[in-house]
Amino acid sequence: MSFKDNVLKVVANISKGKTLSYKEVSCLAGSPRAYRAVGNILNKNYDPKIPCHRVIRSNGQLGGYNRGVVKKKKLLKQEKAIS
DNA sequence: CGTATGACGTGCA
DNA sequence: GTGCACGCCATAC
Repeated sequence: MSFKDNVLKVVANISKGKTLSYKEVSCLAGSPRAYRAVGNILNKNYDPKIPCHRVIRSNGQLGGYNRGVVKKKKLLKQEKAIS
């Protein structure tokens, strides 16, 4: 069980319509200082079961998305996660 | 093992 | 509120 797998698991546990910041995810993953690694891991390793689009920045920004930030924004809007 | 990279975060000007 | 620079951790090569 690597930090990577832990992060993926945490992200997969995010409820629909709920958004968590990279820092929150890293904290739940077990390393509150690894928010850097969280983004890196999601960017390189993402699974179709991982709602990585629900992971946003602490400042409220969407951050980025493998399939395109537009898609992420759209998804969050559909889930009412953002305005 | 050492270096380079990254979807970040915080601090300061 | 905006822009720049530094620091942080884990992964991949």
